[in-house]
Amino acid sequence: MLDPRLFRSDLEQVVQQLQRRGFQFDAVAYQALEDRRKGVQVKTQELQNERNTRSKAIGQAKAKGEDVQPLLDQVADLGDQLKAAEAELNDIQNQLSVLLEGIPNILDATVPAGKSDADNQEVSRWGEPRQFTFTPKDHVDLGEPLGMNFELGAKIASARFVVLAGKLATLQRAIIQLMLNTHINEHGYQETYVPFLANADSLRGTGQLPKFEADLFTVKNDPTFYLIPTAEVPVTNIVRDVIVEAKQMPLKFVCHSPCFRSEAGAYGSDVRGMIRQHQFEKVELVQIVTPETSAQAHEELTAHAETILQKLNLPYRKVLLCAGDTGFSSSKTYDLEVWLPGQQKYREISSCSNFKDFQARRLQARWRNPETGKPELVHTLNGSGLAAGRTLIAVMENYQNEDGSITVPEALRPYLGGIEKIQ
RNA sequence: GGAGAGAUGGCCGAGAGGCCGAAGGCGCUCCCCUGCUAAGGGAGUAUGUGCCAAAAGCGCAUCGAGGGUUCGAAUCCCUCUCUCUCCGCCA
Repeated sequence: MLDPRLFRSDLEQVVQQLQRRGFQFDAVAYQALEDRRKGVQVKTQELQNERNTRSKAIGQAKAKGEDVQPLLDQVADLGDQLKAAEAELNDIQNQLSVLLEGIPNILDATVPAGKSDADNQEVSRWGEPRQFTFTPKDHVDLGEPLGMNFELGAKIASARFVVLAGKLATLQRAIIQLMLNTHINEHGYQETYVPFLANADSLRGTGQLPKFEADLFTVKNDPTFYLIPTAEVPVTNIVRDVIVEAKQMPLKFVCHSPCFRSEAGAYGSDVRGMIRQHQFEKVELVQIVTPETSAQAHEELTAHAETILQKLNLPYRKVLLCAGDTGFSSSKTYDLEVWLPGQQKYREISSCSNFKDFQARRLQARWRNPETGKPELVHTLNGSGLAAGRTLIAVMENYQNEDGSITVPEALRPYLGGIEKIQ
């Protein structure tokens, strides 16, 4: 959520900034609603003040043993007026918050213009795509003989689910272990274990609700639960309604979790294989930082994710998302795209975002600034470090041999009992 | 799942319709005194939000959440959530 005060003080600027995303903000309708809000709120508060004052007078008169009937007569119709004003104000504020919750974050000044992923800006490349002496297979063809079974996934649940058996399942677990250990031991993150179902308040806090409910799986329950689409949701909500002491900052959490996405609107895309599943494993990095350090933290967090790709010796590129491709809650996002020989393409394997105070305002996540002594909104960041399912694919495709076996990357061997090859 | 108890500021805890945004204690911050490892005295110490460019100021809201009764609710009523104790079930 954006700062409502920003809308009041600099509406024109906000409209322009949102336009960079292609988001048309109806400033006229907003202004009309805001004008009503101001009028009704002031009136309501005046009525409340009057009620409080008069009630106090009644109490004092009664204590002195005076006749309070005349005073009671004076406030006879105050209650109804107040009730009506409060109801109207409540209605207006609901409308306003619906409006505000549907508005995306303001983009960072460094985000390039553009409409789609075609306009994203490549920042750097690391590693050289391997030259194969044979035609490389994709992970589906490689995986099926090794225990990757999509029919079973469909039987047990539906399309877009998979069953991994044997060494492939172990390989994915090894990948997760490497990621966790690296981020904990080398990058200073604290490991967390969290609920994989979250309530509506939590989803609202990180920005998935109310706008993106269709992307979530819901659990029939009262109240409704949602399967987490990413560990970002439960982990970032650790600081919801919290005032963090300055000496505890920055908070750095790493969390392995399954992620569940309905992939509504993704029909027909990436239907083959494990690229786009309803359930996948991910290791997520979350940082809660002070505002002036968030840009720096964003670079660092992205580098932490890159470390994993480097340890696995997987070629990748780092891309700065353009205005039109940057997610709703983010002000700036780097994607890491890994080289997939089976597709002859770089594909997203990590997305690292600086949300600045956008999530923090929804979450009321704050820190106490020692300079002012006041609670101020924190900045939140997160990034995949990395998506484990896609990392599995990348390892399989990049490390495949002509006979269909897969060489285990050096960095993973300690987690696989030292074996060098999966076949 | 059943029965009972509870939820008040950073923490403990009083509060039982008006004098309560809330006693007292602890903690913390600042000042004073004292001087030797500890003590004494004083002041301050919630959050959100409206009017305002901002500050100041003046309001409004908040005692788990939501609703109700009342001129007036931390206090009375209803619903829900969470915590604790006991029983049952269970990885």
